[in-house]
Amino acid sequence: MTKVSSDFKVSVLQTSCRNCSLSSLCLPKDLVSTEIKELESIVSQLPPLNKHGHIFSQGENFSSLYVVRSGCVKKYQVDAEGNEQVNGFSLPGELLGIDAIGTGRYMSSAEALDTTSYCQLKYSKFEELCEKIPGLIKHILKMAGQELVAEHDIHKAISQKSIDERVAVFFTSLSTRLRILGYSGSEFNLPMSRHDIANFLGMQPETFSRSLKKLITDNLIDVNLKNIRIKDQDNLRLLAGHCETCPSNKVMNG
Amino acid sequence: MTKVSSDFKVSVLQTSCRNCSLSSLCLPKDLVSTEIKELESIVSQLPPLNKHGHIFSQGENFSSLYVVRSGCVKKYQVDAEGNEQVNGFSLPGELLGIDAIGTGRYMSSAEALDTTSYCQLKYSKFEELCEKIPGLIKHILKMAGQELVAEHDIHKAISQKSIDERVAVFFTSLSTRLRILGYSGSEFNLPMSRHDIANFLGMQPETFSRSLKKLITDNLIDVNLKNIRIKDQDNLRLLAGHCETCPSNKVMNG
DNA sequence: CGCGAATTTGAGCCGAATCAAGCGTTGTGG
DNA sequence: CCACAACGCTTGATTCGGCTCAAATTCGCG
Repeated sequence: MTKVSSDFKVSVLQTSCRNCSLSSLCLPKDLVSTEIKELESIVSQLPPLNKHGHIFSQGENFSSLYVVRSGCVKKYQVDAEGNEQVNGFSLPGELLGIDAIGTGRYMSSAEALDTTSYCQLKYSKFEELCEKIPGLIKHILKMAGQELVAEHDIHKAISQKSIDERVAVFFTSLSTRLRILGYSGSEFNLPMSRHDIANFLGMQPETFSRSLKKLITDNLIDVNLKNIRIKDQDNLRLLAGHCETCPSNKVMNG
Repeated sequence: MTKVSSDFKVSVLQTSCRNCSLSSLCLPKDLVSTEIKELESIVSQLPPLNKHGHIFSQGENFSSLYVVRSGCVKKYQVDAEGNEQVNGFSLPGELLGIDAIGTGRYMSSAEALDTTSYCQLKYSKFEELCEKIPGLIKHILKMAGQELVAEHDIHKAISQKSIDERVAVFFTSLSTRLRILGYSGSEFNLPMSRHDIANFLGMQPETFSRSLKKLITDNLIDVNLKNIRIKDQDNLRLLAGHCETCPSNKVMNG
């Protein structure tokens, strides 16, 4: 069903932020009706992307911020030697493009992993609006802050945690984010490839595969291709936040 | 000379942003005089900190953003098990506390590695000012963006690069930042311990020490305790931006 | 000068990368 | 509808880089 396709005619839909199920994530609280109207006027909903479609690509001139509405987006960079680094995966309600404001160019690419819809915020207009709507500044800084916190978490995980712990971090973190969006946190489908997850977590795909096997053996999760079922939230979270000195790890490894 | 000390009487200095050598880093361009005045009115320069003094600590209530004026600041987090993760080092002109805006609490601690002076921006007042001074929003988002880019860089380095490459990344990056501040990029003193650098770069202190030795042997740098002299910028940068498939690495290792 | 902390050095081991098949799934064309 | 090709994923065997543990050395500081 990757057929949203070429006969999708309306190129730009004017968005109703009011009725959007994501408004609690996208919008600051306590906006009055006129403010929402103003905000809506600078938000455009672009036609959905199919798998592998790009919201923007590394190096392009910066003009807009984007918010994911549905689907899942892979953020990645490719260096001079052609090596890819996956910076993260964005779910509905998450903001894309902040790191481009300073440089004037998108520093990473944002690629749909599935059919993905999203909203565009022309940055020049957004800036004007910040001066009008109190709380909008705080809101965007909040989202920037969340991104920084997430980066610190992954930095720590790759820096200090074992392979299995990193994989546990990934699943618990994804589980939490999905639950916040109203989806099941205990069973979900991975829109991204094993390759991309492994890259994000700083390991080889083979190693990720072996770690999956281990978590299955330890009765923490079940895996069926892209489908993940978390069987033991508690111990998975324990593993995710874990250091070597804690005895439970020994138990599991033994 | 760690004696800025207790008899430093003036508790809060009103700052002159105009005359500050960092203004090009701290302030948006093209501010008119009245705008600078308004900005100065919300900026306080607090008494300098000695080594090990904290600008803020993880978990404290968020109230202000801070800008480093001189010295060097270590950003770090400590988890439930007491493990420390060094998130980075802040040099003059750099902003601290952005990640606290969303959560209302400082997510990390900011500790002076040396005698360090800094400015405080009361966040509530800052927000008001954003609505008045066009360009201030862009400026802070720019700084947030820079922080995100830096996080992606370190994520990639720890994820994909070898030990020696990571150390080269650290020195070249530090060199560049110091040069921008007007210091020498080819010779400098490290204000932070080996332990902290190793932690930041996702390795053990022993491993960092061995890597230093290797870079010295390869004639890329000279090290004298805290003093670092970069002898071969070009090849150090080559190593920093490097992957295994590139032949020059083989040359150096062989 | 002497103590404690930080750093370096050494030896041995282990976890994860690499290399190489094998398997299963998906998509395509006959 | 089935055969086949292509790709993504898993599994196995081997290697090696970096960690661990332990000790020596140097540095910073009273």
